[in-house]
Amino acid sequence: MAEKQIKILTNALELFAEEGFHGTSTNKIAKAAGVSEGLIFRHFKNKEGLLNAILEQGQEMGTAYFAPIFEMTDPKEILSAIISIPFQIDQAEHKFWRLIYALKWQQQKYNSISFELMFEKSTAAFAELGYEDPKAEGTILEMILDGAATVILLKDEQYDPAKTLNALKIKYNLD
Amino acid sequence: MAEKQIKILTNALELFAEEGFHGTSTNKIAKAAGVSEGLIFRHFKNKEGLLNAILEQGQEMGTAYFAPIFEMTDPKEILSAIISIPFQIDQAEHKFWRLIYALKWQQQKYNSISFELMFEKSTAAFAELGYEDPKAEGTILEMILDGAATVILLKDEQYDPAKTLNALKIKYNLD
DNA sequence: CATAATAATGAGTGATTACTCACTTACAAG
DNA sequence: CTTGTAAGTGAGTAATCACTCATTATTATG
Repeated sequence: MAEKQIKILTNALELFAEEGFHGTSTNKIAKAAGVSEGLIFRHFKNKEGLLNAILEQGQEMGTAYFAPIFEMTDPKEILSAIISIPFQIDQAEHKFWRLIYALKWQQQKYNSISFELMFEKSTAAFAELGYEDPKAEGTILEMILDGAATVILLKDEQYDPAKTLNALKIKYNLD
Repeated sequence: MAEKQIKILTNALELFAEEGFHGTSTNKIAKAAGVSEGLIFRHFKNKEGLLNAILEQGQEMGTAYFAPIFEMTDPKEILSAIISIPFQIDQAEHKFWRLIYALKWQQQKYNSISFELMFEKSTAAFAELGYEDPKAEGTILEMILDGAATVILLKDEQYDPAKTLNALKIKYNLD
């Protein structure tokens, strides 16, 4: 991939994540990337193509998170791994996840990245551990993870991630 | 308030919630409301003024949710009431809350509606009930509520609200 | 009915939008 | 050196954007 192509992707990700897809003009992206506006359309066909390229690039990252969990068999290990996911988001991935979470409020089309298989896995783990209503537990876990990601992505400074994760693990007897 | 003014507010809320602030043109709002485009600017000065009017109108609704909780003194009653909040969102309020939650990903400016006092209240309640790390518990509760609202607002059909709320109350010994 | 104030219109504004295209540059292979 | 291919430019385009304004319709009050 050409150097300037990467610059476009990087700057577009940052701007889309911070100011939204519709709130970011291709002109602004080109200027931020130090590139002619025409180049965006040469490489990505149109603005939506640029967004899709960003999403595809990030998809690999997403599966890297999930893949090891599907190999696991011990229910406690599974739940512990799932709960830890949002607390592992680091600086490099921050912008991408923020884009993902912002997008799902706007276009159902981008509600794609599938956490669903993971929640089926968690429901099975809850069942194996003898929880009374494993499906409801799965839903609650989904809520917690979604909420945790939101707090982490939007107000990083105002809480103590280690303590929070620890309290969560205690709540599920995973410590 | 004039009839057409209400039509503008209603339709703008719906469009902003579904397609985002920047994704919705004033022309589209005017057509949806069956009104001339100029009228929007006569009543609300500019597009941002229209958004603010929608937010102000909804703010009262928000305080209606929270006000009774601040009167409560029994910690279990407090936590039970806080946990129930997102499960009480009905059809009429759905669009408004969806707008609120979508907005906070786009403009930090609109991260305003203050849940903070409520989480201080919950932290105090956890402390009174003898929880080991009340602050971490407060953060977790914040995450759960945020995640619950997200699930309720975005994928209403795919879960059983009564069962989920019940499982949550059991988790906190509030049933 | 007269008058004033407000509600509402719709054509028009410059700026910005996503996108095109003719053109130039860089570079690798024969 | 030539030639083909991909990378990159930047001026240009029609459409759309938020917003204005002169004008007309409606309503309330004395």
